[in-house]
Amino acid sequence: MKAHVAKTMEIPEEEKRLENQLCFAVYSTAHAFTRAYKPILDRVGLTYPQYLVMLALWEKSEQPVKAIGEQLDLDSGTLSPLLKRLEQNGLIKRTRDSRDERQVIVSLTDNGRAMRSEIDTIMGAIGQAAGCTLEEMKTIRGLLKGLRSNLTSAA
Amino acid sequence: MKAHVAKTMEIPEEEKRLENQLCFAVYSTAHAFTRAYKPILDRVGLTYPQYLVMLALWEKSEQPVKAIGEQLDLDSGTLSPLLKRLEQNGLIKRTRDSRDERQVIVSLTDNGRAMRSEIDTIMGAIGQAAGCTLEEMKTIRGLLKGLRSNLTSAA
DNA sequence: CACAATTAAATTGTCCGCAAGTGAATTTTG
DNA sequence: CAAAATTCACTTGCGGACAATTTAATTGTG
Repeated sequence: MKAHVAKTMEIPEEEKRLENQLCFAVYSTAHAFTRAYKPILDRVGLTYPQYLVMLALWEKSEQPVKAIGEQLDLDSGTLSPLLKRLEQNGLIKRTRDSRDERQVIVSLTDNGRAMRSEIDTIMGAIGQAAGCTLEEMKTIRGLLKGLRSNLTSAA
Repeated sequence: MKAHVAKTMEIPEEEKRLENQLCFAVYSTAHAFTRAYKPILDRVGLTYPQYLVMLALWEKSEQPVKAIGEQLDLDSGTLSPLLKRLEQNGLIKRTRDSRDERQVIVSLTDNGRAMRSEIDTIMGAIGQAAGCTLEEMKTIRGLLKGLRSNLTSAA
């Protein structure tokens, strides 16, 4: 007689196809976003991840690397070289915190601050491309946030 | 009097925050998936993009590079080195098509074919981690597919 | 048939993303 | 207070992504 083993729910064959993977839907949509942003961001000289960092800094113009990493869920191995590029392009400044010399404070330069005026153009264009209402966007965003938090806490 | 210019809908300030960007929700969920897959895929020696290629090959075990690229929406610049690694690991074989010498046909080796038996374990674990029903997954998948197709056709 | 245009894959160069390790500064503890 | 543990950022190394270029093969057209 069968013991009380964990029910390994049989996965229907159709659900195993690449096209039906939720992970792939997320993966390929992320790439589609990056490509959609490319021509717009090229004009202001930002890559997509750099744009995300700028969004964080436009909200709070002076933050340690760590704080930026927490918002974007990226580590310093990714951020250090990226921030160096933003600095070389004159958009940010990096200074050691005198109260805690371990920390590097990232802050906007005037150029970096000025670039915020592009935000309406950029978001407008992407909104057009995405072709969905604010309401719809909010729905998907909510579902993804739940999914993300499940995936993260599972680890 | 105002002319009939395209209505540039004012974007509410709150919608400009990093945390409220749909693109960021997709971006960070994609990373969360990769991280969730990592410990599972490590055991079978695959990276996440390599796993996606294997999914495509488990559906159709012999395909030109081009066809794989179309399914994954990746170009040869990404696939060529990735496929070389899969070949070195003994999971696939690459052979020039004799009917069209430009094409390289990718096919599964016995080892590659055998690895398909891991699919239930892998998908089961991820299903657990994602923590949502097949129904929910189907909903998000559908929404993302629509979004992706909008973003792509806008280019 | 010949030559131009197209197609497939690979390569090169740049930028992420992340694991692992380093070094310096700070905090915790015995 | 001194040694140990922790924290922060940087670096290195590897594997994607992708634009742009290269090479070879095929197709289309005059």
